[in-house]
Amino acid sequence: MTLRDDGKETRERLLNAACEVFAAKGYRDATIAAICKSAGVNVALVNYYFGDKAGLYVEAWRYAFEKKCCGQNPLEMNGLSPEEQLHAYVLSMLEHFLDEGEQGQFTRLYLMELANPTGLIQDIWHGLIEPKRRSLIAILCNLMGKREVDETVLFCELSIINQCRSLLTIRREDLEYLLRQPLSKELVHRLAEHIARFSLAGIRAVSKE
Amino acid sequence: MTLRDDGKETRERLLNAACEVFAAKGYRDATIAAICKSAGVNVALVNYYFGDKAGLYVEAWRYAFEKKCCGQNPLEMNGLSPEEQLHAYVLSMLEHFLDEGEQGQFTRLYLMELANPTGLIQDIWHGLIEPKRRSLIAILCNLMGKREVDETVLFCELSIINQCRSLLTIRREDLEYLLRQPLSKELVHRLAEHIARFSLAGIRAVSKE
Amino acid sequence: MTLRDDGKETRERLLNAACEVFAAKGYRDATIAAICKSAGVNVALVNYYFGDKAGLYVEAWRYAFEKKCCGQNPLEMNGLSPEEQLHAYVLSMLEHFLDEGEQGQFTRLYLMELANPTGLIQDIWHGLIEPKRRSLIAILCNLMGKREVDETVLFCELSIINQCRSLLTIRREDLEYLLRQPLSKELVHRLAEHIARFSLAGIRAVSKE
Amino acid sequence: MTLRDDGKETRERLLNAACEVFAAKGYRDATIAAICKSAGVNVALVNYYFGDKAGLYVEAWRYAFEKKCCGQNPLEMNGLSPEEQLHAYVLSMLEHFLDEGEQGQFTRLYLMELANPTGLIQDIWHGLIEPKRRSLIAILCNLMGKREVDETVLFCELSIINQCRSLLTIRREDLEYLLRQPLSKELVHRLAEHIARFSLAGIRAVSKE
DNA sequence: AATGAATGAGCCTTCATTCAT
DNA sequence: GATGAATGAAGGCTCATTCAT
Repeated sequence: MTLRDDGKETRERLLNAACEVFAAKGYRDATIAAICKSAGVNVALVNYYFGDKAGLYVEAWRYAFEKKCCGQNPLEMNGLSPEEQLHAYVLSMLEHFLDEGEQGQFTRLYLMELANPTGLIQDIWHGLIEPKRRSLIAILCNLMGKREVDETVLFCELSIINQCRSLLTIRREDLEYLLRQPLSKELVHRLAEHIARFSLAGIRAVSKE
Repeated sequence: MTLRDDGKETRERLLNAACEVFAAKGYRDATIAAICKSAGVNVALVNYYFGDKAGLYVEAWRYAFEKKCCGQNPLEMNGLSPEEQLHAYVLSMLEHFLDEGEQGQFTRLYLMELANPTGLIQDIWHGLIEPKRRSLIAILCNLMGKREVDETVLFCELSIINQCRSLLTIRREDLEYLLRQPLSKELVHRLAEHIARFSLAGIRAVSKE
Repeated sequence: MTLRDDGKETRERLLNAACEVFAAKGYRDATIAAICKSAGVNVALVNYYFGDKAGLYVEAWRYAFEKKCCGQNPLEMNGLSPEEQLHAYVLSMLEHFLDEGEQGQFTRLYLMELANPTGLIQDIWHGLIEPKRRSLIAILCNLMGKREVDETVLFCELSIINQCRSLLTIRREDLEYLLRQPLSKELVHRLAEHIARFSLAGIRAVSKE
Repeated sequence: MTLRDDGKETRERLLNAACEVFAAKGYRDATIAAICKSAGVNVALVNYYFGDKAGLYVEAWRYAFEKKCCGQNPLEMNGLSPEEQLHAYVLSMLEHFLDEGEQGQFTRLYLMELANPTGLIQDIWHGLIEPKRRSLIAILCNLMGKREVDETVLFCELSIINQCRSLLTIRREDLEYLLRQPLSKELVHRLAEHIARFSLAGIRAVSKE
């Protein structure tokens, strides 16, 4: 039972287990014991490698972020029309939804933090959110013909990310109940298309005036 | 020293305290001790009246639902145009946002469950959601000229309630950060108006086809 | 094994056990588990009755102070000459030394705090120390013919209490080694007399000038 | 990357760090991890070189004793009168008080053991105390005109070292509170002078009889 | 009906120690 | 000789739950 590798692997096993458990239960409900059991290591190793639970959480986040999120292609949008860009943006947000594997782990971690902010990952959070925000706002300004970001632009941004965010936050079964059909890749694509069209019209409506 | 009424009053004090504490902290973070202290009763009474914490939660929900939610006037919409109805609907959803009094207590309870579903109150939940849903769907069918509820209608429903729901779920400070201004009654009204106009255009766009 | 008395007794058992263990091991080395085992109660009762370890410590102090220290006759000095008062003062300080029973428990608690100040009992501490101090300083002023407390008086105070304090702090075996004889009631009395005479001469020497 | 000298140097680094940390925190509060970190070596080396924490403590003591204490000039007293010798003795004991440098390290180690005897260093302790004792007792016999060491001499010895010892053990802030002024080199000198005069008178008083 | 007392299980953290290389 | 990795055994605290009255 006693493994003595070079530690890199153990550390990573711990990080992986942490991502898994934190993503499944949230920060508070995840226990160090569960994480370590899942990783097959002694609880004291959390202190050894990360100091404490909070440290492990932060590192797990960074790990998940870098390994399971950043790698994603950063939304190739060159040459697309603003309308197409909006559509691509929405689609990319929703796509993680069905992902149950490695890829989706970060998403679940992210959503857990969204629902119950721990305040532990402010830095990573901003580093992650802001760029995405900026790109959406740019698209919006483009569509609305604005040079300055005013309240209307921010309202539209809210309308769009909220349509997406809620889909991510809602429990799968509840969503299926609301839509009266099982979740599928196709459904997600149709939803993305809907949101894009719906929002495009909305944007145009509120920007003329 | 010991109060001996028929227990109805004690039970109710407990329920009230439970609503309060659950609404403020959520299921997990609320402790039986805190609730009972707030109610001024003994911890053992939870077991006596409700079996356990989960039982208390369910009953508190039911209690809050019946006492602090149902009573609300069911949105007088007679004589309004469908467009006006949509606007009224959105506004009524957002208005709870700033409500800090008795009225808002149920809302906060509701939002807590939204953020961290316990899975304990499925029945009540549906009983609560369905009527509101139906009225929104009716408005949408009206606006879209549909007799049957198809996917498009449901998508629009989602778009609308999600725009509202996220506003309710998001942390106040995060919202203020996103909108670059402090939250105020006026801002909420402007937001409601925005969502109504934005959505109206969206609805029309996706329904023609 | 489950006792259900009215709680007063349990609480007191806990306090007694706490005095004992804290006195024997000091705050840090005393464990809640040991205290509770000695009291024959569950560890969670510490939280129930006193909040936490620190709370238990404070209460144990207060308890020991009131029950095992205050009761002592407050040094009847009426009618004694200043010289006799000094002697009585010293004797009363040293007398606790050999006391291994209830009486001495507080002394040991006191000395533990002296050696490793926890900072938890500032209030009790001052309430306890200050009166004793004042009475000694009064005697000194009397002996030295001073109306104001100046540095010389304070130095003399130090000289006296330090002669006593060290005797209390030193390990019994070390003291016996230094004095080349076993500790006995008689020895303590001779010591007290020595300190009184020694100090009296000292006081006079430094006050003339 | 790994230094491979004959181990002497590493061992010594460890000892030095141990002195430092033990002196600063006391036996119980000093952690092996802290010591090894300060020494820049691996925790396992404690076991390798010293068996365990207690072993390290003992060796650190011996090391500090030999290296940082014995070396001190053994109090040049030739040509001084007994009274001057007493004064010099007291002064030399108190002077370590403000010493914060290398020299003071052993003193602090010593005081820590004084406050919380571990019982681990009996031998060294005696070897350290005895010579100093003997010199003080010689001075006392001289002053008191005794050829034999009797109880009175030992009592006087106690009176003197206890006046000093307590000053060393007391917390700086407590001392400053008692004396109503901040600690300074001058104050320490005045204190030494006081103790010398005070004690001299005391000695004379108790030896005539 | 109601209470205060008491319990047990779980969680996070710390630390001296030991293993394998 | 030296290291990094790993362990086990506490310790303090919290909390839902239950007991006896």
